[in-house]
Amino acid sequence: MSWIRRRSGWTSPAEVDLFIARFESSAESLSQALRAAAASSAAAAAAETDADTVPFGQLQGTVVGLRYYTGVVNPGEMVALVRQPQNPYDRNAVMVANMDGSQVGHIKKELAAAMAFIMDNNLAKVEGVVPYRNNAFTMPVSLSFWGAEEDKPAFTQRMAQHGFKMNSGGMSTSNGAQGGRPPAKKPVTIPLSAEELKNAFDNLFDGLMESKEGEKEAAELVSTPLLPHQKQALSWMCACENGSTLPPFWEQRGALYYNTLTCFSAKDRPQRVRGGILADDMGLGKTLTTIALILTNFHQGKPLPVQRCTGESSVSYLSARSLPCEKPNLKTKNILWVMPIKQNKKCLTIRTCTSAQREHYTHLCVCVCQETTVLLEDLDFAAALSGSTSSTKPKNKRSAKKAVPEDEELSARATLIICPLSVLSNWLDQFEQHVRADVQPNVYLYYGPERNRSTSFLASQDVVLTTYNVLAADHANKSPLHAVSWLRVVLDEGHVIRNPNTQMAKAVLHLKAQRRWILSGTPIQNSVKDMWMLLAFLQLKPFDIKEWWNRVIQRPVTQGDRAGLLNLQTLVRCITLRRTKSSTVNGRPLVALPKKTVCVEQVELTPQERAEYELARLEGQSTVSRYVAEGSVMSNYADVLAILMRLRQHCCHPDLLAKITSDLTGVATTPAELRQRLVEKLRAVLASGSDEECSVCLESVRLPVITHCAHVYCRPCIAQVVASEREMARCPLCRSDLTISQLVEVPPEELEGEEDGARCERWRTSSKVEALLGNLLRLRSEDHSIKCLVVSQFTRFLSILETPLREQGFSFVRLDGTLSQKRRAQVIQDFQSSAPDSPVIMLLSLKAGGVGLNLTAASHVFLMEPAWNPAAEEQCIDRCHRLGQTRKVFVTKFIVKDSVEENMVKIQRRKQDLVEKAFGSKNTDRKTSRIDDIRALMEL
DNA sequence: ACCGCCGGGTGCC
DNA sequence: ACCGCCGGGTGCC
Repeated sequence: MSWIRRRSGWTSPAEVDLFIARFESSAESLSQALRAAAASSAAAAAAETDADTVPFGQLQGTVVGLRYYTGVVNPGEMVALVRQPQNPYDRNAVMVANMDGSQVGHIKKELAAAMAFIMDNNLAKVEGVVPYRNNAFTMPVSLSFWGAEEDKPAFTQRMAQHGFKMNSGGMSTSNGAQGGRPPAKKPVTIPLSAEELKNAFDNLFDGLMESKEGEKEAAELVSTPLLPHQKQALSWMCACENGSTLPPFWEQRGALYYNTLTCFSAKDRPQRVRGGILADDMGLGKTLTTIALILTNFHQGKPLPVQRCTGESSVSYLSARSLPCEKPNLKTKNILWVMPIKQNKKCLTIRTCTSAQREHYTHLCVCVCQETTVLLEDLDFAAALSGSTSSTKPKNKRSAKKAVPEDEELSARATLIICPLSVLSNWLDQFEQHVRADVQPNVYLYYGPERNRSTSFLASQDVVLTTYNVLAADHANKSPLHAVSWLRVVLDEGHVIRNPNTQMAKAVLHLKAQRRWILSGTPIQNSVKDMWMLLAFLQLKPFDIKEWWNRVIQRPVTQGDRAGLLNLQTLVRCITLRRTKSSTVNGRPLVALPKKTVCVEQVELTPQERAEYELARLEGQSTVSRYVAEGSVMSNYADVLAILMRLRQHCCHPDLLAKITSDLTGVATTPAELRQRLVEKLRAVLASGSDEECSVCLESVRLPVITHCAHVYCRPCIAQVVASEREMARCPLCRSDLTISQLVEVPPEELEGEEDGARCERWRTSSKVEALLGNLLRLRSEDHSIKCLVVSQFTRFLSILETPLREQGFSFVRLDGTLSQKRRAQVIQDFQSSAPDSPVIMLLSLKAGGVGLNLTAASHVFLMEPAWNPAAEEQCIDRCHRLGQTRKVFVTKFIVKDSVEENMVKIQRRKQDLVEKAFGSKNTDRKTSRIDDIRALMEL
């Protein structure tokens, strides 16, 4: 995996491509190769977090061979440096390329010889800026070197061997635009403090509403009236799709387009992405707005032509505004494709139809032509419709010329929506719910083994809906989804693909589309880094290439450069619309959500429970304090988690504790014992809900395995990491040594056996169970119609709760991660139903169902125990406290008094304040604070 | 490239 | 002439 630094033997396919490209002199593949090389080398070099990257110094070099290449460079422009180990004249060759990947020249050979070693061994990352141009044959280039502190001596020595000495002073972290001539004026700026940076970053997505456009009505196909903020979003989205404004930081200068950050200039107009990020808070109706967009903005503000499914002979136009005549009295066949018809856009309509549809168009056109005079002027339109190439009128030159380059663009009809599995059914429901009953856009669910893989079929749909996993799986193996030119691709919950190294991310980037949207309630989760994937998907030039992103935004921002942050803010502002529940439109709140009341209910343990708890606590305390004293907390993290887990389980119910309680503190004497202990740790970690996401693929872990440092991954994912590293594989999360043989998984039969074991036991209650029952019974006596969510991270706790609920005659459903998609949809539908015999309680696993899950039928939420991640709790609450909720929402958090749970709550709060989002802090700080957390938890 | 370098032509002044 | 000097050819890696 490329984020783990390679020290030797580094080869990438891109190098081979570069070689081929060079000698076939294919500009297209060169530029592709450069992209690949830039992306992969940047990824490799960025393996160390940017906080660890320090400037090594600067050097003035020479670019030679300019006259052999076409790449043009402006004064101050940034250039890319790419190794060319296959160059037949010099294995040390270093190519210089400008922003669109055109080769500019080579680094002069003496310097290249020094740089080749540095670059091949990843001792440093090199960046170039051309300060000025002197002649047609060579030009100067100012090279800056960056790398890990510990590599600096080796780097300096190596350069010195070749007779190069660094200028250490005054490395500009931002672009070279202002640093024109060699003695660049060094602007005196105070770097942002970590605190300022964190604040600025947290607020990055705030206030992006401002005065974005007006409002736009949805097409008539949309049956649900849009709220004002949704009309604004629709208006903004249509403007984004139809407009052709330049991307941020580009300006027109004469005949050229100039990028003010990189100083690159291009002859061709850089396309601003036709799309953006809709980052509205959860519950503001991103799905509805997107459906409205699909139906409303097929092309240039015309609605999507949609098949009517009525058998009536009367034809009502789906949008009268888009038609030249209001309501022609037509008698046609019962199925009719209605296309927006407008003189100057007629080509568009023709190109969008299949041959079967063309029949209908022809039919329509003939009817229209017979009955109205308006369209009679459109003879070439009519001719085109009927498939005739000749025309009674000479072809309009402009439209004829236009039709050719737009040909491919016009062939696109379908919108591809990619979402997490958990919201798939929501999309289908919403299409059903928000589209007029008498029309039926073709929405195809591309999912399951029977999915139709025909490209032409998919391309002819109005909407194709699929999941990230299906897309990634297909991508590996001639994907039909990648063969279609989509009109529009929508990534729902787009933040799930923040790691560009994943298969999902790669699959998403390879989709072909004219318009691209990201929907996300939380567009950035942790760091600026996450932004890149979004920009790459949106193809926001030039930041879709990682090198430019890293140089111009990411590194400057992480190193506290104010200009960098400002640029990032501008960038985000240009492509994002975000409103929160507390935003206002014209002074009024967007949506009036009912009040939410959160209260903590303290639970007292019975004397017997308390005695058992104290026993476990003292035992755990002695173990952990030993680790603290030894300084071995982190390497024994799994043990620590397991100890905490046992305490947390004590707080909920004694039967949650694993029955096999081999001494965690003892020393394993046999491999079998060691294995057994790791199995327990894995089970504990999985059950804790603390880290069920695999950090490699970012999906919920499948085939979970645990490393001895207690990090959980999918087995195939971590196997890939190990395989790609051959020697010295390291845990991607904590960089501990890692081998395949140390990975441990839960034997499947044990999972089964455990369930059975739990069920066989005679049921007993616990203080927490009683606390919950008390609340549920009280509520039922007050109001029969109240529905409740009962949330726990421990699915076994949910199982335990089933017994008393059944005894008390509550009708309930259960939603956890084990449900199939079909079953899950059924459960949600049952629970949401207002039928008198519908379930009143849902037992909900905290990690079941991602965001977007709609459980507004419930108005009371019981959180059975605190979670490590308060955001997970919030998300859970938001499943019922969201648009569509009519009752006041009450949230009850059960916390056992004088227990690890109380300590967890304290740490939760502190985490939220400090650790979670503080980036730019050193690893050691984070580690220290984690150890501090553990001490606090164990009351040490 | 208004350079540097190479190598062939040339050779008192 | 095993040099110096001249001037044309030439020029990325």
